[in-house]
Amino acid sequence: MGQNNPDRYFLSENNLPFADFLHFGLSVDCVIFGYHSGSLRVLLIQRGAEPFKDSWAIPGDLVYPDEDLNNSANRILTHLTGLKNIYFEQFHAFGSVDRHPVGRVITIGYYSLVRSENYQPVASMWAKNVKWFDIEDLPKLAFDHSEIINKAILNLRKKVRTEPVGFELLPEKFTLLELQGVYEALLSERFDKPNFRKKILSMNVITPLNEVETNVAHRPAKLFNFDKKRYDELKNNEITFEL
Amino acid sequence: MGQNNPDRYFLSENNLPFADFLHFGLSVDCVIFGYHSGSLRVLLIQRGAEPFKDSWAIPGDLVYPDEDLNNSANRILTHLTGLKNIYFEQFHAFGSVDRHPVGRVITIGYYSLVRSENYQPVASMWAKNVKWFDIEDLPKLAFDHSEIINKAILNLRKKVRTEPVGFELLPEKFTLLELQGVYEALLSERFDKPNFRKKILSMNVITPLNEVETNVAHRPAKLFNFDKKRYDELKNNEITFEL
DNA sequence: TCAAAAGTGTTCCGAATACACCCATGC
DNA sequence: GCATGGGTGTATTCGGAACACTTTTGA
Repeated sequence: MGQNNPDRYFLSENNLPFADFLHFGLSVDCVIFGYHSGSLRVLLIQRGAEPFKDSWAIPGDLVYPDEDLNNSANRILTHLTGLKNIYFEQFHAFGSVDRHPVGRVITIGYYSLVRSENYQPVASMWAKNVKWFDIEDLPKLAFDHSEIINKAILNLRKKVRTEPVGFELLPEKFTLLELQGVYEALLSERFDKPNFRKKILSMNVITPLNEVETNVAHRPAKLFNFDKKRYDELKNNEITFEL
Repeated sequence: MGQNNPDRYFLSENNLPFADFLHFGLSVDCVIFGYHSGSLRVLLIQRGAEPFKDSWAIPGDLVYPDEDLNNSANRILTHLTGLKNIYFEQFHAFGSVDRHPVGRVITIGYYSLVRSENYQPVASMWAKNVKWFDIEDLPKLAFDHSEIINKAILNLRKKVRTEPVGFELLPEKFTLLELQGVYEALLSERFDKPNFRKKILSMNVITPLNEVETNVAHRPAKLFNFDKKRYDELKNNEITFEL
């Protein structure tokens, strides 16, 4: 790098030396979705430092110089939740000139789906507070984070219609009505129970277990799990997952 | 900015001053799609400078410090094609540590759809050569541009099933069989002519004109155009465009 | 025995499919 | 007239929507 005049490495027609373009900050922000009793939630942190001190924000961090974007997202998620193998996906880059008060910082937006029962998010040195918020009832957010969440929700809603990501929000073993609840929350749409059941089962990607719910004041529901192997087989045969 | 120790503006737990993170380059790359007689094409440039001199690449440029991402994409497209109001859309950020030989450069990928009859792309100072390539027959590409194109194609294929973007690849006035050709090329799938016709017309977003083809050695086809206003109305009533 | 949710079956309707067929033009 | 693609109609099949009904548990 440096001043060896490598301008026009790109299309650029002004003759700035290459190093003069290395003025951008880069961060990754993660919209973490969870599901709890009928509604979709987002995990937010309360910032412990300026700018936007005390504001609620989605968790994120600057990308390290030797770190790929996905690694960065994974690091943030693991750090915050302590969980490994979380489902996450990049969905959009946000780069408005004035989106960050301190300098030109581009952020790469990821969304992530977690089984929210699995852990308790905890506050730490960089966040005074960590809390789940219903997506229908979000506080005012730092930076352009409202925009980021809105875009994440739109992307997730599209995703969920073509790929079986709903399972990521449930425990390993779940009932069909729980699954229906997840889809209803994701799509803000009600489904007919018998029809939802038939449709899901006809896709052949969830398998019944020899187990049922316990301690419920009604007929206990059979438990199922998602058969990822089977799904991958079907996908290769060009079968789609539409809801 | 500078050395006023504004670390932990983000989650970062190492105590680097903020300015030390401003080490990233940022570029925008545009995958420009066109359609010609049954096949989908991509517009590539042949690089006139190192690195990857003489290699084929997708057009792109470094983002200016005071320029939003979409503006940057628009600038590149207008510059290259001379056309205004081109359809384009951001689809993915590429940021592997080693994707650029000169430094850490993140690129934001856009794809764009153009009516390829409208203009002749021309070579210029930054590109020795500009040429359309069939997507089934691409040359070896600079940087990670093959990966970028592949991802663009996947994204476009998803998009085209839920939003009426196929029209962007055709002239204002088109025949139904031309439209069918576009969709067949986009989805690499054959459609039944009468059924395609019925389905498209039942969506009420294309309107017949009082014009027909001329100088064809068969019954001349009626011309249609896309009714964007009508589409927006329908979209607000939550009607989807599925093919 | 009653409430509550699990789970099944059946009917109806509309949309997608598969095809057969006719029409207009240039040569 | 005939080749070529434009354009229409219909019978069949399949999947989704609506909804009535039975089953199993705890209290």
